[in-house]
Amino acid sequence: MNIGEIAKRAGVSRSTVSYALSGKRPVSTATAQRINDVIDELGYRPNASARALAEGRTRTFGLVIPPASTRLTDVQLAFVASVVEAAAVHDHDVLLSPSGGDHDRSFERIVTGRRVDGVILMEILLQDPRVDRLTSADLPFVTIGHVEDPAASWWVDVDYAGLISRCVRHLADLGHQDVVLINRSDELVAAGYGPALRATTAFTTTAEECGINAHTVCCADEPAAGQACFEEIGTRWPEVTAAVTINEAALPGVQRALHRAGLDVPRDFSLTGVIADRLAEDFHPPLTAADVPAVDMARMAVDLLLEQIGDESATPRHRMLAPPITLRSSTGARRRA
Amino acid sequence: MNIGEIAKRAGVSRSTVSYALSGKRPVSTATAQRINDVIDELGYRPNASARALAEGRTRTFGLVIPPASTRLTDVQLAFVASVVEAAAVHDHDVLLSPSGGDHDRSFERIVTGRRVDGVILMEILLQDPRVDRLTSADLPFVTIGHVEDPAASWWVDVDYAGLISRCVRHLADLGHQDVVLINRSDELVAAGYGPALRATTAFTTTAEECGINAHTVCCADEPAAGQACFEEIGTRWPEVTAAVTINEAALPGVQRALHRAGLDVPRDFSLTGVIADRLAEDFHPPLTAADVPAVDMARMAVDLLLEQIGDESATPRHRMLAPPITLRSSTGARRRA
DNA sequence: GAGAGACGTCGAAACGTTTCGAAAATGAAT
DNA sequence: ATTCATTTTCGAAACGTTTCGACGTCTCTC
Repeated sequence: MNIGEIAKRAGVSRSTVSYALSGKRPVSTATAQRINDVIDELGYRPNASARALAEGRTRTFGLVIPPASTRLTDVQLAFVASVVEAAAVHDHDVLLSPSGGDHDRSFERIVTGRRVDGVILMEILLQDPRVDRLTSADLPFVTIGHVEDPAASWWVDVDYAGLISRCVRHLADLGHQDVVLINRSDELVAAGYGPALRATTAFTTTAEECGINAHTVCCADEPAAGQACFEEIGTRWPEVTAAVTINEAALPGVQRALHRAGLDVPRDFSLTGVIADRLAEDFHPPLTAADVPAVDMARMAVDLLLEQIGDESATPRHRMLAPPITLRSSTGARRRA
Repeated sequence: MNIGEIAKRAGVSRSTVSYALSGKRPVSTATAQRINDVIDELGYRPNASARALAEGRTRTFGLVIPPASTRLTDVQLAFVASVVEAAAVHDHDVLLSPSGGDHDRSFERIVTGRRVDGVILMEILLQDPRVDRLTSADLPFVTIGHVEDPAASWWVDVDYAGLISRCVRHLADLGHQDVVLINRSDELVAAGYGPALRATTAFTTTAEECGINAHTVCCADEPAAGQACFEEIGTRWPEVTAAVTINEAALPGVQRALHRAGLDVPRDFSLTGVIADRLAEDFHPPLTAADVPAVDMARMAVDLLLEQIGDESATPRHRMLAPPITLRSSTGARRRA
């Protein structure tokens, strides 16, 4: 059941079969027909490993996801699914590698064994060892989020700063005077997670520009933390009437805390931020939020990766996405004293 | 940077390097040392494609997930992550293939190109074309959930019937007289999705045994549907005081509907079912539920797959898991009229 | 000191493709 | 009929491993 078998039965050489299959050189219609008949009859498909060896490419991407221990958020999940789909459009497969900051086995196996043609890195830090590893291994990669020197590498990112800024202005326009940012975890911020840092900066700067008071709080990626966090906000800064968040995972807890405090959204309290659209829509009430365009990001990441693989000497390109803020019903004019 | 280069620098033949690496034949400690030094110096790692070609195995599993269009539930997501992790323990990688019932390109590419050593199939139907495809392709596979003839194939499953049965008894013990099963979608039931069918049967049978009234309703895998569904229950069977569900995705909507109807859980209404533990714990109040052991299932699936790959003529084995029901605070004695 | 048994190493073949250069077949033009 | 250009096909090399049989080279034993 290999190409030689097909060649024998069709009475041609192996190379002719190969050309008939790939179309890289013309083959007479008569022979092509004969070859195709045999192939259909035997259900032949070229062996992927042999092809990869000969071609020097695997038609496979590596997708580095956060380690299994950390629960994936809705955005992340949607992104993974979208990457697989986008890759499939180009007849590529996706190899998953859960990896934290240091090089674990799975990551090394993918990078070093020439198992993939390129890598998509999720959740990168401003200084990320995996980026260095990929660079030194000379393996094409695209990051989701950018590293310190934006011009030096290929990436797709969401303009967190711009979005958070617009969220703050939106709240200021509604008359809110005291707002809080519910950020992601302490650890991520400490590790230099870009979106968390940019969100913080944009948040405080914009609040200052608007002349309103800004507080910031970090919160682990889980509902329980969201609840604790929001309760803490209530006691520390009771004057706060609106929150902006980039921490999806904490939302159920925030909602619970709001409910427990007897606060109605948006009457007593406004809530907005950067949230996966499905989550924002399923919230009660639906959240006014910047919908993270996971599908678009995945498609762009795949496109950039293919471009880079096609021409390794190409100068790095990147895409910064600024999704619109969708007005739903979680923000309203300030009412609370 | 291939094995020949290492051999040359270490002054040995390629085969010796190979043996030093694999340990399949003894190599003198002196040469082994020399070879390892060269390898460390050059950072050499064998090319995965070449190795796969020579060995006839790829050290990769295929994981067939529901298509990207369908939103993955928490259980499914946890399972995917756990499979990747379990595979990594055995130095294997995981190739993702989103696939519906028919053979799409991605699935075919994986099956037929000998890209993987074996496949794990999620969300299978009682009669699933993909199972037939894998069987005819003679590729080892393990299904999550079983097909019509349980003895004929390798699988890992959760004893939905037993669990649902225990949920019903639990509710009956608490005095509930009228209960409802919130099943998964119509389409899945119609397509012959095992868990949904077994849950239905077990639910009605057990209710009968306990002498209580049972109703069943199908619900799409999304919060909005859950809400609509629960509202319908309220109008059609107002006497119902407890629900059992296997539809995680609908839960947020159910919760919203409960809240809107002014029903307190567990005072006015009891809620239980088969739910991912993280979701059950994050619910408000935490749900009494059978926690789907995603991590264990993933590990078992990988173990079974490896066993099968190791001995292709082995007789099919399977594991039926019956996780304990964790009593949290969403079920209580019947109070409502 | 010759034969046997370990042990360590080597060379060659195999895995199943792709691809390159060249050869053969075809057809048209002289 | 011969040449030339074009189309079609072929054979061989290459990709980077693993693995098998065989070939030294020791050491031990009688």
